[in-house]
Amino acid sequence: MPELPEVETIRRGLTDLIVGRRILNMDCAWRKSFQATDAEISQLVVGAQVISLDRRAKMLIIHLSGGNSLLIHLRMTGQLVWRGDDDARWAAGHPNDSMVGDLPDRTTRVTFTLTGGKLYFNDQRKFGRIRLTPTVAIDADPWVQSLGPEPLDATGYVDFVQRIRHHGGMSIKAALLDQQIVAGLGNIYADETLWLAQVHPETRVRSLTDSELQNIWSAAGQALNLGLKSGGSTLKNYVQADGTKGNYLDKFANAYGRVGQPCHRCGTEMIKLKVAGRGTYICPNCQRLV
DNA sequence: CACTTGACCTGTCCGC
DNA sequence: TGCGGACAGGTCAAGT
Repeated sequence: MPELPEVETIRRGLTDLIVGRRILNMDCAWRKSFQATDAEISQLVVGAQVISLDRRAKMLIIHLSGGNSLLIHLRMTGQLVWRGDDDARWAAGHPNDSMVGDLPDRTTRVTFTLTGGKLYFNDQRKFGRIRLTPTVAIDADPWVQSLGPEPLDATGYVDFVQRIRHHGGMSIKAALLDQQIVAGLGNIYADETLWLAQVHPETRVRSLTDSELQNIWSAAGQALNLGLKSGGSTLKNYVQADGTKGNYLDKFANAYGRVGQPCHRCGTEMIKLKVAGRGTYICPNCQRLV
């Protein structure tokens, strides 16, 4: 679920909520979710203060005092939700459809107790991971070091072309999902990008001209910006840092999930394919295989 | 080497 | 209603 815009939305929300707070305790209900030893947790995490929050591609980075940082990857179903001690919205007897349910719940894998409240790492499918790494070594971390450029970085295009040209045999959809070629797109935004650029997802990279790649690159930026503007997407699992649900697909999806519905550009009925092993939505009129 | 598939997990939805 | 199978936003290891 969480692609770049969702992670960025969470980062912004969490920044206001937890910067300056101190970690008083950390509890791991599913040990695999947190890749660090008990000693590292008790010595480097507990007692540290939250300095700032950062993001790289789909990764959220929490910088701690003491020179360490938490790298958090939400994968498919991860959530980070802050519940302040004085936040009445979760009070019993006040269910609210626009928010997640009571916390913690059965999907809570890690609980951080901070001054003034708790930060819950929920993850239904247990794919998400949290790592601890020295702040100075983040760029060398295996999660970070081989990432490609981000579409929202205007200077990244040249790097993108260089990288993607090494994979002429790949379908453009597979290439957009490859984080080493371009970082931050997932299945939803890859489909939105190709719809905007009017490119068929099975098009081989080698058959795309430089100007078509340029077009795809800027379409990726547009798609991500649309997502950012609306606070991220929502299927089943996405919630913002304060527990509010996102709304991207309701309002802004042009491709993802729209099988059988009319194309927003030409009115043709949208179809669903399987490309690179993933459910893929296209307009068969606007996006033709050449 | 380049690229695709299966595994990791749990939940939901669909057809029988 | 119950049951099996397919599928779900990401990534890595293993396989072709």
